[in-house]
Amino acid sequence: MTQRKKRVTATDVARSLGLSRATVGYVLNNTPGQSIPPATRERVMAEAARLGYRPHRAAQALASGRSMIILLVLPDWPMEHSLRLTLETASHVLDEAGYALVTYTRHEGGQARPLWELLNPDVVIAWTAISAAERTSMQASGITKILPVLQQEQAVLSSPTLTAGTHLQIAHLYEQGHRRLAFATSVNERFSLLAQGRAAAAREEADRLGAELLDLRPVDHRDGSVVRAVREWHAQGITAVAAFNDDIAAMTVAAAQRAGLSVPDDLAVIGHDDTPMAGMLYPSLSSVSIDNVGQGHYLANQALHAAEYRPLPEAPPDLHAAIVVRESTRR
Amino acid sequence: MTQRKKRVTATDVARSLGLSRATVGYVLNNTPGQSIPPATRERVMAEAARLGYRPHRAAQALASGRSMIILLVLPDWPMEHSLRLTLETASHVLDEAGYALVTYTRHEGGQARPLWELLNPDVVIAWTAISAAERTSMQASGITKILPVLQQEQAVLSSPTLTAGTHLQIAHLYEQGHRRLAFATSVNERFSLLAQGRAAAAREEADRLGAELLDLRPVDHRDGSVVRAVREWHAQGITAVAAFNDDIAAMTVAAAQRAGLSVPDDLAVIGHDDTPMAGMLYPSLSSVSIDNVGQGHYLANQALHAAEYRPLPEAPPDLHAAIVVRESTRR
DNA sequence: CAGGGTAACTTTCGCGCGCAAGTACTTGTG
DNA sequence: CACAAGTACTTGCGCGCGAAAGTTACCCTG
Repeated sequence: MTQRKKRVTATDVARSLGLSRATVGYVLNNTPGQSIPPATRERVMAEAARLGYRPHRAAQALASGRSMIILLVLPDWPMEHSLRLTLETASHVLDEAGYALVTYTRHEGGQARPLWELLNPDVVIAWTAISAAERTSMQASGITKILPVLQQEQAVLSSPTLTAGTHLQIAHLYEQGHRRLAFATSVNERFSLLAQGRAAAAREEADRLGAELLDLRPVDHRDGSVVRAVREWHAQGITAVAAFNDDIAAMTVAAAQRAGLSVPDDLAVIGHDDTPMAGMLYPSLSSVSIDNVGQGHYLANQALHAAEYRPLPEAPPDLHAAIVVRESTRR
Repeated sequence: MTQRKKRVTATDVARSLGLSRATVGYVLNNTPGQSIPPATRERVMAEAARLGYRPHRAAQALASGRSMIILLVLPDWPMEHSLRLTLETASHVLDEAGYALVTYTRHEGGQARPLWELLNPDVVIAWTAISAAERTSMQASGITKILPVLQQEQAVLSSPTLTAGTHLQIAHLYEQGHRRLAFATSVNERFSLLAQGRAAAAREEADRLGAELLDLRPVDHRDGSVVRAVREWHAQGITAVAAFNDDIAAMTVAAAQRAGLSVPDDLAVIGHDDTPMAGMLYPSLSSVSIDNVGQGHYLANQALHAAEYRPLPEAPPDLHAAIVVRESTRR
């Protein structure tokens, strides 16, 4: 009502105090190398608070050349559950360092202009690899700090972050006595790269343990391919299935039930990501839970390292992927 | 390698062309009221492209006073599936108008500083109501355009956008011949407001139709309350349950199975949101699908209206909530 | 009591851009 | 041929801030 929509600037604070803008700036920024008596310092702080001063981010960004924005590029995967806590953690850590974490999900259709052009982030950090075109676009927008530095999709997809859980799945099924296994992935194209990485990991782990990974295929409920798959697996003597994620696992369990098989007795099934749904079903779904908080910290620290050369934590994140045993694999 | 990390500015383009910066600016911004010959216009465009000129958003924001950022504040609900397409659509529409859509999810812990302070968005648009504290904080950050304008939670929560589907659920169960109904909600505190709104809608619809909504309670699988609920419902002669969302519905179906009941014969269950999971289960889950594209357009147009006084589309969105009938309610 | 040193400031510049207000030159008109 | 009305530009200010470089006034030292 009373207050006009004029924004309070540092100049206002200075004028109201009879000081220069520079002094106010030094106080507000805690600029090192300045000798400002505590009394003045406090007067400035108090007056800034009284007037409700807020630094103008756009002006700061222009003057300092840094936007304090970190852009996280996410793949076009539905991954809300496994990501929620990670993002919360990361954005909290970054926030404390003064950075804003903005997420950007690529879509197949694509934006006319990607978010990095519009936001001028200091750092772009990608969950998976960045295509050459994207990298070029980012560089053209003046972004020099782009993570991960890895160019090859392969390198990223075989990274422990994304495949550790798959190893655990296979190991768990093996421990439960299963020797003839299958791996079920998604028909969703969006997942294809990740699915390949996990399938490879499954094969690797099975080989290592001396189990047989006899089949590996995408399944879907709409075309009946899950039910078919389940029948064939059963016929082949396969007794356990590791799934790409909890959705696929749930689908597989449902298909087994439709085919008159019992889970886990005729077919054991394990999912991945430990979504809330896993515990809700009947039979409840064994799964792999990921250390989302750890991931979040790791992500944030990577970003801070790139943004301002903070030391990167020595140890790569111990991601504590862990098996959650529920009914679908319990003997 | 060759190129320094210097950013190309409009001044560079002007100098390289022997023109003034203003002329270049007029061309690049298509500023009306200027008479610039097509030849010059093209020279400028060509040179800008050649040098790889990108406007510096922070400088633009400072000079124009507008950031071209629209911030969408989301509630702390897991709602990825029902939201994904909405967001894609909205951000696409906004993108074409030159705006960037950034989403911000509030967390219980909360950021030290909310995103609107850091981004200076032109418009903040909230999925649900904004608390007085949030509104104050936004206004202090110099944001004047805040949507929705409604202050009361109630008004928002009883809005058709959020409750239309619930009406459909009850109507569908009624049509299938069910007269004794229950409504199952989530124990998740995050949902409480929305759950209340939907529960009220369920009651209203049941009253309207002359059905009995005999019970209405939060259920959970971890404390055994779903199984208990299912048993009690069956004992009371309740034959159908409308659930707050697909998760709750899936949980209810599983509990019924555990209790030895058959779905839908002993108990029909319908979910809400039509998540991908709904079709995957056994029995597959009837649900309510929402017109996400329509919602996205509506959201975007609301934002554009606030941002630059574009006409608001006359008709409020006809949200095409629709029942998807699957096995869990099929007679 | 000149000189240097320092605390406590202020003046000033530049970030890149939008845009209001010029200016010089051309063309049309009575 | 004078003069208004364009055309095709340019000059220059201001957005709010960070921060380098400058300016006092004061105190201490020898």
